[in-house]
Parts: sequence; structure tokens; C-alpha cells
Amino acid sequence: MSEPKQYSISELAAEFDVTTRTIRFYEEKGLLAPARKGTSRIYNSADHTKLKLILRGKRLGFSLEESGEIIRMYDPAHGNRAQLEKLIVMIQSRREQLADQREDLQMMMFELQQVEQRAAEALGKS
Amino acid sequence: MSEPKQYSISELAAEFDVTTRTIRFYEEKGLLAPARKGTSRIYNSADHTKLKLILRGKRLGFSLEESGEIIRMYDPAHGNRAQLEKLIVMIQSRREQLADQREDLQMMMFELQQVEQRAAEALGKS
DNA sequence: ATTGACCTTTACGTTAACGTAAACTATAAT
DNA sequence: ATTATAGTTTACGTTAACGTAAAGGTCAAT
Repeated sequence: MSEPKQYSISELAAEFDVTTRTIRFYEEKGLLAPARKGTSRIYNSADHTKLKLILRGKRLGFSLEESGEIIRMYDPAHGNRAQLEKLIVMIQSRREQLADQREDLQMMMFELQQVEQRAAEALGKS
Repeated sequence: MSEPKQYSISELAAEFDVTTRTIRFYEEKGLLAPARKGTSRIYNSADHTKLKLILRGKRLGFSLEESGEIIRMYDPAHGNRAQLEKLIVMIQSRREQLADQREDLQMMMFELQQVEQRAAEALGKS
């Protein structure tokens, strides 16, 4: 048995550069559900992963609710046939959304590069 | 001279599927500055492009202020040497940010694909 | 001249995602 | 025993990005 990693709330906050308030807020919203040791929250590596996913989703412009939806997809797909089929549909729709976003990203990077080139040329002539 | 395209506010709203309130709000925030014909706003193709950029930025998770910053980069780089150098630095930093975001996107798509596969396998065995 | 379709400004309301502060508890170190 | 440090709950405040009226102006068509 490899020692199961544990984290305090402030350790997580430090690692991901957020406040403890933020982490508690995510719990309020049902995105995290850490264990308790006495009165204190104690996070395991699954919680750690979930937080990472939440913050990644945030950087990608997802709302917490959307990130919650995604996180639930990662969960033990604990379900029957119908549940699994629904899950797959949800994932596919998410992936399409992400593919669209990838196009947006691609275009924006390309256009910024062009602006940069024009600026560089203008610099050359001055 | 090709006819310079013009748009009413509701035409733009319909095309981009936002409300007129939203478009006026962007103007309030200094992201748009349409001409006026009498009391009515009249948008040209540059305004059209700016709105497209704003909405793209939004889909990528940028704030309006950030999108405003980006839009200003597209502007006639009207500046002297110092201005241009500053512009280039800003663009490079933006592009790095977008590159990071691209990694986030890549990872999320990959992981979702894995979840999908596991779900599909679980379906096969049921 | 009045209806309808569009436009305008002004202003208050709403939601998400936390920030900030107060008041308290627990535990380890001096 | 008392400070220090880290944790807790509860609650009100804040900002961004609009939504939602309200009240009215313009202009073409009936």
C-alpha cells in the first residue's frame, strides 16, 4: 500500500495559488467533499485532482457548474447502461465544444501573430 | 470603391446572437464606438470585426477588459517606436498565455477521451 | 393621424464567484 | 497558562456582465 497522500486546505491553497475561501466555496457548490479529521478538512489525491480540473476548467472559461459537470464525468461511471450512454453523449458534446474552442484559439493566435509581424515591420522602417 | 458595409444594431445582434443591450454595453465599456446617423448607431465592418473578436475572446474565457486590450492591439499600431515595442511585448505575452491555454485544452480533451473509452468498455461488458 | 417596427437613454435588478471580516475552536510550542 | 498558528462557521460586501423594465423619439405605411 502506497501511503495515500493527504492535504490540508492551506496546502492546497498554496499549491494552486488560490485562497482557502475559494476552496471552501467549491465545496459549498458541491464540487468537493473532503473528509474530516475532527473539525478540519482533509483532502486526498482525488480531491487534489478535482481541484486541478476545476481550475483548469476555469482557465478555459467554464463556469463552476460546467466544471462540476465535467468532474462528475470522471467519477466511477457507477452506472447502468442508460447512465453510461448518457455519459458518453455528454462527453461527446463537451469534446465538440472544446474542438470549437480550439478553433477560436487557433485563429486568435494566428491573427495576433500577424499583428505582431506588421508591428515588427513598422519598427524596421522607423 | 466597394460599398462600405453598414449594420444596424439589431442586425449585428441577430448575426452574432446577442442582445442589443449587450452591444450597447460593450460600447459603454469602450470596446466599440459606432458612428451615428441621427440618433441611431451605425456600425461599419471594423466594428463588425471588433464584435467578433470580443465574442471570441469571451468564448476563450477572457474578460471584456482583456478583450479590449486585444482589440487595441489590432488597431493601426499608430505609434512611435516605443509604442510598437510595447505592443510587441504585449502580443507575445498574450500568445504565451494562449499557448498555455492550448495545453489545458489538449489535456482536457485527452482526458475526456479516456473517460469516454472506459465508459464505452463498461458498456460492452454489460 | 395612428399604428408598428425600430431606435434611444436612464436606471434599477440579477447572478456567479468569490473577498472580507467577525467571532470562535483546536492544537502545538514556549 | 498563554501565545501562535491554522482551522472553523456565518454573514454581509463586491465586481463583471449583462437582463429587464420604463419612458420616450423617428419614420414609413396604412
